[in-house]
Amino acid sequence: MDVLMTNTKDNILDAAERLFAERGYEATSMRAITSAAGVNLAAVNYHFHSKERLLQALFTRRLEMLNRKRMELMDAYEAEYGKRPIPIEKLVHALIEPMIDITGERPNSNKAFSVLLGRMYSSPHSSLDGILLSDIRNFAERFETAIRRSLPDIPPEDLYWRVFFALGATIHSLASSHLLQKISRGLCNPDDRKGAQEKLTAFIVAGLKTPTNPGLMKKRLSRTAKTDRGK
Amino acid sequence: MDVLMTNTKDNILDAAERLFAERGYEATSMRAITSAAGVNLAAVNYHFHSKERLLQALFTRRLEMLNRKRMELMDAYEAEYGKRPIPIEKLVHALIEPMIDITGERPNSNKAFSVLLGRMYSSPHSSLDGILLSDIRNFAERFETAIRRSLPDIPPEDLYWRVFFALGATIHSLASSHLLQKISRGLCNPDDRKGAQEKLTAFIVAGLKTPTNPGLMKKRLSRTAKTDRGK
DNA sequence: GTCTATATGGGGATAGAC
DNA sequence: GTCTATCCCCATATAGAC
Repeated sequence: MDVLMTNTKDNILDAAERLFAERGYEATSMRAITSAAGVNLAAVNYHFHSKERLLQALFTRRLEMLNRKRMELMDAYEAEYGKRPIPIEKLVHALIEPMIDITGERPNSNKAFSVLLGRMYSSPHSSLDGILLSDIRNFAERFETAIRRSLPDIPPEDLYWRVFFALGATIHSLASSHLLQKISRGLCNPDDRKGAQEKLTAFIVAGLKTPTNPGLMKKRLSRTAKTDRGK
Repeated sequence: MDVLMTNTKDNILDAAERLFAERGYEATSMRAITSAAGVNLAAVNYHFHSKERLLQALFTRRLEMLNRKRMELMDAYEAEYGKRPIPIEKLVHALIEPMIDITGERPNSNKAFSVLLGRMYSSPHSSLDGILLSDIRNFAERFETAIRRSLPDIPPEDLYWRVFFALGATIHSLASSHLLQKISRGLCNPDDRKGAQEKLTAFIVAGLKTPTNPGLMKKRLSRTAKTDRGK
């Protein structure tokens, strides 16, 4: 905790972030991390006590950045729109843009964490559930209030599901876009972050806005459901 | 390969499927698998040669079922609509329903594989990429042709991206719905498969259908983009 | 704070009896 | 086909010198 503290800790965090994203948590050894970070094997246990707490420290670091960026965007939008509903496009931007653009001190470390985030969301028994939930709680409540005001005709339960689907599409596009490139035979370029984000935003906005069908929707649901939303 | 063959192999596959889904591949030991399956430790290497090939065998088994179900649905829809475009709802159904409803010989084994599938899609360096891609290739080409005919105004690249987002939302809802239950404080019930599938379908259909904005879409894209879709 | 050396345990895989 | 016993390696974590 010195003011001129050596950056051993950060070196370890950066290396671990990259390797966990590439190989997964279990498949990455402490030796691989310390070797990549250029530090001694024992340094990890000295600074972080254990491998698991290294992972937690790593996530806490990024999730605080993520949360802060989201909050800043919400601040700006609420200042801009006051008591009027914030457009869905803006809300979606506050939700997903910070996930896509997590920039770190080191170049390209953001991509590593994006992939890692996708990995970790798919790991039910991880010790990170608590961290994922608690670090996001503040934003989640604020976002919930805002989106309910912007989409008053969508029932709250459906809103939760839809935001959940939106996050799934986002995480998947962060974590597995290499598959898209293969399956599209190169037509889609995952490295075009901005283009992908625009397409993703359009997809999500449409999904969030679509009117709900109150009753059974088994038969021919779309052709006739052209009732325009209020607002 | 006897006709009255012992079900040791299937016991191992079922146990491995469940444990891989719960704990992840790396974190699951051969000893845990054989113990859960009630077979001897050496049986895995005898029947599957290695842990990795056990995983591959497990995926091949399920993906063949998945592919077959998708193909059957496409058969039915193509027979029903002939040369006319198949409605998007139907195409989405053929895409996601088999992923949600992978039923196995044993009860609840389907849920395990759903989670595992979500896990594995997020693992870039997995030895499963080839299996995931090749087993799906036939369906993918057929689906691609069909959706282009049903959504002729969406550029092929955008279609790829949107189907990719749709799969992301689906996989995420399979793999991480436990988080949704927590964050919604019980309002959303992930065990209601049919309800979730309806909401997911509505979300995806809207996202697939939404018109593309050819130029820059930076400023105020939604309020004015009320141009009714063709079709 | 950083290093070397090592304790301690569990992992995948296999040999060889039955 | 199934079992026991074991090989051999690599993992995390720590003790203790510097």
